[in-house]
Amino acid sequence: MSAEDFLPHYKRVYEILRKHIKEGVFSQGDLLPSENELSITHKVTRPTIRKALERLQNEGYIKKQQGKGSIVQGTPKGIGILSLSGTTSAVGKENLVTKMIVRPEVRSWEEVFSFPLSEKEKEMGCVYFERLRLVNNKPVLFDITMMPNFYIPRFASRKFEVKSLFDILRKHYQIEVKGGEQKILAITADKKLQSFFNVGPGHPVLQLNRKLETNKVDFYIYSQLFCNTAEHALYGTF
Amino acid sequence: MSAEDFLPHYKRVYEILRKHIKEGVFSQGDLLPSENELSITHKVTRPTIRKALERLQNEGYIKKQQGKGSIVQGTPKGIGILSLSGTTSAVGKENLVTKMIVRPEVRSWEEVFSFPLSEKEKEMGCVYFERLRLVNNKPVLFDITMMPNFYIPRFASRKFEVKSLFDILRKHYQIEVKGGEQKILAITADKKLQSFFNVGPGHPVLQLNRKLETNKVDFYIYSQLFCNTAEHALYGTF
DNA sequence: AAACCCTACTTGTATATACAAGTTAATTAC
DNA sequence: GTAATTAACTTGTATATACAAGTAGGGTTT
Repeated sequence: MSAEDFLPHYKRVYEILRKHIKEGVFSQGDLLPSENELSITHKVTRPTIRKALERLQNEGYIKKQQGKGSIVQGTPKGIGILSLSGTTSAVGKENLVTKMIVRPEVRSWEEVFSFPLSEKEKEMGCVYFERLRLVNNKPVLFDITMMPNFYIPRFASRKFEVKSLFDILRKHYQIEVKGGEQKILAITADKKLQSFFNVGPGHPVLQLNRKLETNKVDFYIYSQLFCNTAEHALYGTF
Repeated sequence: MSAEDFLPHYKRVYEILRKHIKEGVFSQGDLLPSENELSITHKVTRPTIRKALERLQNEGYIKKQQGKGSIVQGTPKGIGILSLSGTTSAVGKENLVTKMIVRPEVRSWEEVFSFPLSEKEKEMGCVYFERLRLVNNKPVLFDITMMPNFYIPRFASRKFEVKSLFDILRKHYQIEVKGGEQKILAITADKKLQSFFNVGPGHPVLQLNRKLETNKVDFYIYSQLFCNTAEHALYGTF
């Protein structure tokens, strides 16, 4: 008996449709089955279907048009997720490599990129790690991540260079990013960044300090990113 | 007879509650009246109230807690809105001055910061303007905005140095930002930016190319911002 | 072939009702 | 005074039903 069997009906339908869109059962531009059809298929009432569709719409999977239907938009990037885009095209996954500079380890909290910590967070302990991303073997992005050592048993033993942090959190811990805040600056590379990015002094580097809010109470993800955007801009949706 | 009289019930209730929160009738940490109380007050049913509250929750005005109530979070920054934050505190409005470099004028579309334009957008014509923002009399942010010359009659005659572009769009044209995408880079100041920000060559400058989606079909706001973040980071939520 | 009309579909809005699950405050027992 | 229990509140989930408003497609008329 899977976890889905314990979900409220509207969440179960939402997850099924979301999965279908992610897996390409429905493609961008397609119309989902109508609310009446879904109601019959999933053996729930139309208001329950509408609640599921509303979630999909809010997250960017579909757009609803009165009188026409629910139009599939494809899989949205996901709120808060950043990617690298070239000056003309996006970077394919196959050209992106992740190196762990510091593997995930449990530490006590340090200063979190000038965001305040609550008492609850301070009590939880912290998972800390550093990553360097390379495009075509060229380092372009360095980031430090801290998040509470809570809700995420055995996180440090997972291998996730090839997987998105967010995918792992969602799949294994049912943790999803719901929003966040960020501070963005342009700085010049200090010695550490100069060595990471192989650039000279005075080279401009993008810095983002971010605090991501999730669906779990008191579980915020703090990260600080540095990006050499000479060849690839940082791209995000919101 | 105000426009609110022609809104669906749930939107009317949503607008009233949102206004109450913005105006401080409810403060951060307060509980809103219960769903049953609101149902009686506004003479609609509880599902209609719940639909209004769900919108407020989605936009960050409230957080709902089962068994407890709807907790006011205050007025969220608004999706897509950026502000300047000092290294230690946010910039008060009184220290921020806006200068129009180019007043809003109707032009034909130019290239919009490497975002593609649809045929519909091309047909609409474009409103274009440039602004420079100063903090404590120091220029820190320069931005170029283009949006369709549609839905916004007599926009160019409005004075909005002291008002937020988004506030004007919302109040006078019922246009709201719903989300968007952005490309972020760190560059060095070219001659134009050097003169705007009074900085030397090689000074790092933040650049953001943004495309904001609104509630109006085919109405996207394109903007390109340059920011000297030496003293003030750019701050946003999402 | 094009325009118009009508029907059947779609989503949008709303009411009514019921029960589940969480929180808080009042009451009772010790 | 404290702890436990209970009642009354809250939001969460769901069904059922009805009508409004928008879109698409087929048929008819010109």
